[in-house]
Amino acid sequence: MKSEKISELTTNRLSVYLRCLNKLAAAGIKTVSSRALAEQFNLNSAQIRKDLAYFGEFGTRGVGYTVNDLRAHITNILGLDTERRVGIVGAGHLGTALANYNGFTASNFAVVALFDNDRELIGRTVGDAQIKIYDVRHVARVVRAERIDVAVIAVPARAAQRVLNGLMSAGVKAVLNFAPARLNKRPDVKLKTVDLTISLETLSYFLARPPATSTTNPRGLLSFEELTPREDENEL
Amino acid sequence: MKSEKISELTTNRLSVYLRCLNKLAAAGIKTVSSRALAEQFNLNSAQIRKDLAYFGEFGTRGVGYTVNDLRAHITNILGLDTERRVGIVGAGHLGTALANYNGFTASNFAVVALFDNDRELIGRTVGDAQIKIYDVRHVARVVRAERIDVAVIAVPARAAQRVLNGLMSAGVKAVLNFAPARLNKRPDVKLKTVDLTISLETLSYFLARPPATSTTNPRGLLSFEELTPREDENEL
DNA sequence: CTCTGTGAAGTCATTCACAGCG
DNA sequence: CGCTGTGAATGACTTCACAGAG
Repeated sequence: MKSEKISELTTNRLSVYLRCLNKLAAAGIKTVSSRALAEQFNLNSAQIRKDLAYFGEFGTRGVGYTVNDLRAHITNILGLDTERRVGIVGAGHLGTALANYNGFTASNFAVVALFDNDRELIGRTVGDAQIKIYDVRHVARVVRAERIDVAVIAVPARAAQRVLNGLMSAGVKAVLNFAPARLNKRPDVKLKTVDLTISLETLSYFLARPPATSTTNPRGLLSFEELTPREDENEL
Repeated sequence: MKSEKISELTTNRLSVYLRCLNKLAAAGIKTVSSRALAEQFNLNSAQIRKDLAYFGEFGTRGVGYTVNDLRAHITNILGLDTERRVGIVGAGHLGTALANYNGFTASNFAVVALFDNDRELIGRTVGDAQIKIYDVRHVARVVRAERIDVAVIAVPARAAQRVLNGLMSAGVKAVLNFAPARLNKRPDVKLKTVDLTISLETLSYFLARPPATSTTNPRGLLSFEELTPREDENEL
């Protein structure tokens, strides 16, 4: 184990590894080698070993890794053994959809508040969990009262910087931004932006300039591959 | 201009450049150098020039780029001058939120259909645009009838591979996947996955292991930076 | 002189390949 | 033996730095 700084690519992969290990555990598998893991989930075994080695020596030479131990280690590395409390700013279509999203729970996140500036929405609740919508002007107070760790920005691009500033002032250190905007942040704050515009436009690029079509199947008929996706090893 | 293959990082940035140019155009600016563009939007000027050079020589030495010309070129490169027709599979919270999302229109995308397997939902319509929800079993037919180019997967992870297979059989070549799953695809299909689980868990990692705290502001008080975000150059 | 377009240098990430532990 | 953990090799992406166009 070394004490270099860890690339976000590595932490992203740790999240993937954890998902894979959860599937293995659910299937009753007790032990796995980096090679087996790599083959089953289309990963690179050297990379798995390298990623893990940043944090410790979790394997047994000649054997591999104990599934449950490794799960526990990665869960701990990613901080998923502590519950995170989430506030969502923007109670529009996207914000409320996220408030109802179950994926949060699996990773030990709990959505505890929404915020909006629309008088009509403030005071209402969202979803079965009855999550309350607060006035966005009261972020600081609610962040404190509800002990919010993580914020989600689901407002129009033009309001995103203002909202981020408010969240940073309130002491929020981790923010997931869905607004298609490049935001300025303090260096002690972690900001991840999910930019749908960029994703869509990149897809469009691909449609406009399809890569050199393989000569083996010029008509675009269904390939073998499509008909036989490798089992449900894909259902992570 | 060379004919190498273009990295997705480059196409992502082209989308960003286009957004920046749109702002400049809206502000009435006619001409811009790579340096001016870089400084204004926190980019690297050499990278801008390199990215553009893959596709042609759009600038004038000693002057820079004509904003409107460059906009037109990038719009063309990204294929945004052709309308793309989008089908969304999964008419749950996320699917309907996306159907109502305005960001599509700006990039010349039109959502023309939703799909679900829930009897209760099939036949209903969503949003002001009255987009119809079809039976997911009829994807192939509807893709043909509605000339759908791009699909969005907004179903639970366990159903995502099945849905992708159906879409590929139906001839869809570009797919945006929101299910937290690693999917197998044919090489002639472009798949972009937006994995919220990975994003959240990476944020959690950051909270669990905050990077070496700068000694200048140990108490985490507000920094100058936070109080003075650089104008609305951020509102892309 | 300014700014583009681009080889060359530099940085960062992935993959190889093997010493050495169990 | 088989497999981990890891230096060394390769590859990918970014930034530098400058020749040459305007």
